[in-house]
Amino acid sequence: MSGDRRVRRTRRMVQEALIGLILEKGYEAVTVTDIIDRADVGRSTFYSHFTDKQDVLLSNLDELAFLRPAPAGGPDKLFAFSLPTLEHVREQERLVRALLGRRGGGPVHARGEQLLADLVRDELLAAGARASAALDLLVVCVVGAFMGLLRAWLDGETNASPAELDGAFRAAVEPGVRAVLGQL
Amino acid sequence: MSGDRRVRRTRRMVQEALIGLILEKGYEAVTVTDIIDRADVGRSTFYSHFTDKQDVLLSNLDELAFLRPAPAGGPDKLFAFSLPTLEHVREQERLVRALLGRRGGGPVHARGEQLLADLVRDELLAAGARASAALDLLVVCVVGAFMGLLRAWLDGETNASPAELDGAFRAAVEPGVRAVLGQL
DNA sequence: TCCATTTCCAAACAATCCGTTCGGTTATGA
DNA sequence: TCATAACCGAACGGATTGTTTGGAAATGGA
Repeated sequence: MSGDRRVRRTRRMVQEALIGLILEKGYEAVTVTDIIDRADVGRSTFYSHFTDKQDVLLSNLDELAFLRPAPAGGPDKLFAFSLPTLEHVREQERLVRALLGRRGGGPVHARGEQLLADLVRDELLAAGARASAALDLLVVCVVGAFMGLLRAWLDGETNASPAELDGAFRAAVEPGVRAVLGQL
Repeated sequence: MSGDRRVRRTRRMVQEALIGLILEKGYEAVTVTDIIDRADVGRSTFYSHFTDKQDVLLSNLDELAFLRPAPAGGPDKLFAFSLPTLEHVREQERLVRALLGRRGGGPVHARGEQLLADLVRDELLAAGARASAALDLLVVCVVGAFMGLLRAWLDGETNASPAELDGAFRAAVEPGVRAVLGQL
């Protein structure tokens, strides 16, 4: 294992403390003093590892790697990412809720949208779409619909299962997307 | 006109100062000191009118009343709000960008989504849908798609016209929505 | 086991921002 | 004109931030 054990421990404690605090108070309300207090870490130690509160938040960003599964979808199987993503989210509920929920910070939310947008765009291109301004608008709509669904779920506005959410997502956008793809 | 002229003037100066600052630095980065400095208003005066930075932000919320036009749509004319809303936004670009853009504050963003969700929900109910959990999920998808489109526009990611945005929105979600409505 | 190195800690620090208070000045509308 | 209401400026205590310092403690290699 690379690095000092103390370093790993400190970083993990700080990250976990922030996640817990976000779930309790929301990202904006969390203060650095709160974090180091809960993590039981010295102030100077904190600033020797992170520059910011936001830096801690973004250091968790690797955990969103599940937004990068293999495209692996043919023209007939659209939105292959949807169900696996939703199921993976259910397992990592605590972390993802803190990062992508409404209580979470705007920065990560934007990042998640970007990852998802790239994913959807690649998938539509693989399905035969041509790069164009119209395609970009379509991607924005699809991502918006999915993220809306995801946030509603993370914030407890629905208790539907991943399969049901996947079904709702597909039912809402798949017909329109297929129709648009036919015109390209 | 009701109230003191000084009161109206002060409130207007403060609101306008905040909007300008949001467009420059983003809501989170704006400080109360920034606001009173630009508005040229005394500190105590500020706090005699508003409790918060957020209070100022939310005081502009009436300007989002355009998200409440007459439903007035039959089963054949779905999403009647879309084009009028987009056109109205173009006229109020500066204000709406500050309120609903990515640089804007989360609180107003959530409020805008709520207004839009009520609107879409009413429209779908008027189109013959029955209230259900499935309908709520559909509403979330539609609102997500529209808001995604709107934010992309406000943040300059596209320079499409309101008519084109309306077309992209309809193309993406209308087929799916009509299909779902048929099953209710 | 020993020990040089790295990490951690506690305390204190200036700087910034917040929200409130106070006495005095100025504008308003009757 | 004049009583009232709004404004101003200055100052405050408190909270938060990010940095610095010197010394204690843990770590991993020799």
